[in-house]
Amino acid sequence: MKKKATIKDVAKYAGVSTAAVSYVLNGKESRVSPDTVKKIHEAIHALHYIPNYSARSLVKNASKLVGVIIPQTEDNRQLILENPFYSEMVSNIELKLREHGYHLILSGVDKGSSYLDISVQRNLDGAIIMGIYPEQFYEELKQVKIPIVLIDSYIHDNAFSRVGIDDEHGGYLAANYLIEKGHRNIALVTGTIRKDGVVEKRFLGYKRALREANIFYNPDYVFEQSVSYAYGYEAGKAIADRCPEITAVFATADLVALGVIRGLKESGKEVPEDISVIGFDDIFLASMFVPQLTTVRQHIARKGQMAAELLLEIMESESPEQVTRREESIPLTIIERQTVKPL
Amino acid sequence: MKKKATIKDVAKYAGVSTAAVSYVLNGKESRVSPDTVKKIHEAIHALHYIPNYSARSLVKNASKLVGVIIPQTEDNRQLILENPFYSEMVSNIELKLREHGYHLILSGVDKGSSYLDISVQRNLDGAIIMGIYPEQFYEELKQVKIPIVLIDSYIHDNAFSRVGIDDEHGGYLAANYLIEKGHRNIALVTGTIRKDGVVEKRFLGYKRALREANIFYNPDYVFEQSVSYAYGYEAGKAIADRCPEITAVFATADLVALGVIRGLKESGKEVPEDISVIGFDDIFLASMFVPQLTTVRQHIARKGQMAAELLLEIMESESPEQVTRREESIPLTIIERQTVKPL
DNA sequence: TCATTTTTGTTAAACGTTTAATTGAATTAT
DNA sequence: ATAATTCAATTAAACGTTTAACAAAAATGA
Repeated sequence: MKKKATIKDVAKYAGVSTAAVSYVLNGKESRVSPDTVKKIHEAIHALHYIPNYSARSLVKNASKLVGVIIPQTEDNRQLILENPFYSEMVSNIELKLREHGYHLILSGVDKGSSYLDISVQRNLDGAIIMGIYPEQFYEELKQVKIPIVLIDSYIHDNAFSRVGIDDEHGGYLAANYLIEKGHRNIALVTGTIRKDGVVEKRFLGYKRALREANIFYNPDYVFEQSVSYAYGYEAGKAIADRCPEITAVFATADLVALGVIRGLKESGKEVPEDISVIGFDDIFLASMFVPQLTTVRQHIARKGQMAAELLLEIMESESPEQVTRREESIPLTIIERQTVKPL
Repeated sequence: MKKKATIKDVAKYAGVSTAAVSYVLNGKESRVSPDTVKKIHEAIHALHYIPNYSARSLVKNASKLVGVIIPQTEDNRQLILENPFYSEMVSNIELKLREHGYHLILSGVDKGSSYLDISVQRNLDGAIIMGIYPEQFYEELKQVKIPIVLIDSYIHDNAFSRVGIDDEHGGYLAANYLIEKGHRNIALVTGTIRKDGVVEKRFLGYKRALREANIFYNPDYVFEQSVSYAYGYEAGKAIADRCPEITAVFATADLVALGVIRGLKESGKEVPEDISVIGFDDIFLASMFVPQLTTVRQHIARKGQMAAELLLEIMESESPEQVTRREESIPLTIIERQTVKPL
């Protein structure tokens, strides 16, 4: 079995030193005469030479590898890409990174092993971290000193760049929309409310909208557990069965909203006839669904692209340690569709 | 800024040679006295030492890295995870691989750069390839001599293991189901029919079902372009607008089926009242949708898991070159829901 | 007791790159 | 004609591991 060609093979074939080969490989062709450059290119081609990134990574201390981290729920069993929201972001991130010669390591993160491991093991050049994690996680993250872009978190730390949206505003928008349509008993269905997480902010926005409308905030109306279709379904049934006075629900993710609608329906409540629902995200499902989901749109693809761009910018700057952390915010709009009925 | 601890630091701290450290790191503790093992563990812990996989990869010629390759459509712009079918498989693959200490590089594959590149550059231990590619792609693939599992392709080659389903049977099942319900003018909406691809087989099954029922196969009834919601939508409109005699459509992917339904609806045809639709895959959307999609179910999660397991088995066997290629097939069932109406 | 085997440890080469330092030749300047 | 500079190429160390080969000490067997 033929072994893979190494830089030495190329050097020998071309009749030059490995250094020469390395120079042309790294675009420092000025170090080498045009003649030799040509010979080397021929050799590379003839031997089907492809550089070994592990070796390169060792000496350059740069791997051209980026980690993309997606949270997993408590039980550690939720599929990392269950929510199409993540799929869309990851797809866009992968595309952009690939265009710039980076590869992407996709990983969920489980409670046991720290994120640190993968980052150090693989000598990542950077990472994009989605969602929110225990505080200690970020402490570790800081230790590794690589460019990091946080998506959807409110961890303010000079060590991290962030891209996100104004979630408080989004929560406000959603709740306020329902209120304007005449609803007053508005449930909130959401994932666990964690400090510095998007859900917390949306929750705050929801409460502000209520307050401004002089609606008493009722803690019994918040259903807080996990961002999943299954939980939405559960909550939907609970609402239909136990809270007949509720006329509208705000789900902090479309995926959850769809579950809610299903749960409601199964307990005999039609949307929007009997009860209104508004979601958040505007995943592409939202418009496919029947009834089409009214929701707060964020530009998901753009979010992924921006995260990738931001990371690239830092990674490729001269001294990544010193580039000022940036924070990008994507605009938000209410998309009126079919799941909210004026009261 | 503190540098990362290396094995040398650990060795020095523990007062032993790097070899000793390496032995305990690699589970060869029998090479080392219990006393020293303890000292080394303490040193590792004290210094927060984490091994560098690039270096390890270099000498062991094994990277603990697996490539997961997803096809991109012609235009090279389709999101690799647009189809939740892929998301679900990838999620399951990632989980299983992570449990076994592997990391996953997720990549679309564009026309320009060959798959070979990433595989050699990164010294992948194995790869899972989804879907179907130009013939030359597989030739390259064979050159790299790493364990490969093909998902959803009919490339018969001793170099590859495969997991898939009986797509011809699936196509037959779907078409036959419609026929049994009394339909005779049945459209097929599908991605490009490529040799050795799943779509080709499903198409064959579709034709067999027609033949057995003595229905004339009409090429005008096959709408063949791409596996996307957008194309389904397009085809749905075309069918409604230009082929009023069609009473049922078989879409070879749920994602496409949902697009079809939407297109139909927008051209004034209701499903299933005016026209029936059956899909393929049973993505989780299928049951969430209204009307709930009748479809041919394959166990997607299981498919991902099996691919991962198969790959692990080969990668971890003594001599991967010699392990007999295996082919796994996942069973298929029709899931009757709400989008098919008897005629 | 001494030869043998086992245990525990170390040394150093190897993996495939990059790159600073060096060298010698060719060119330019004086 | 010679000194100074530029150009083109090479050498060799370094990156962080693993592991074969070796060595010394301890345990075992006769």
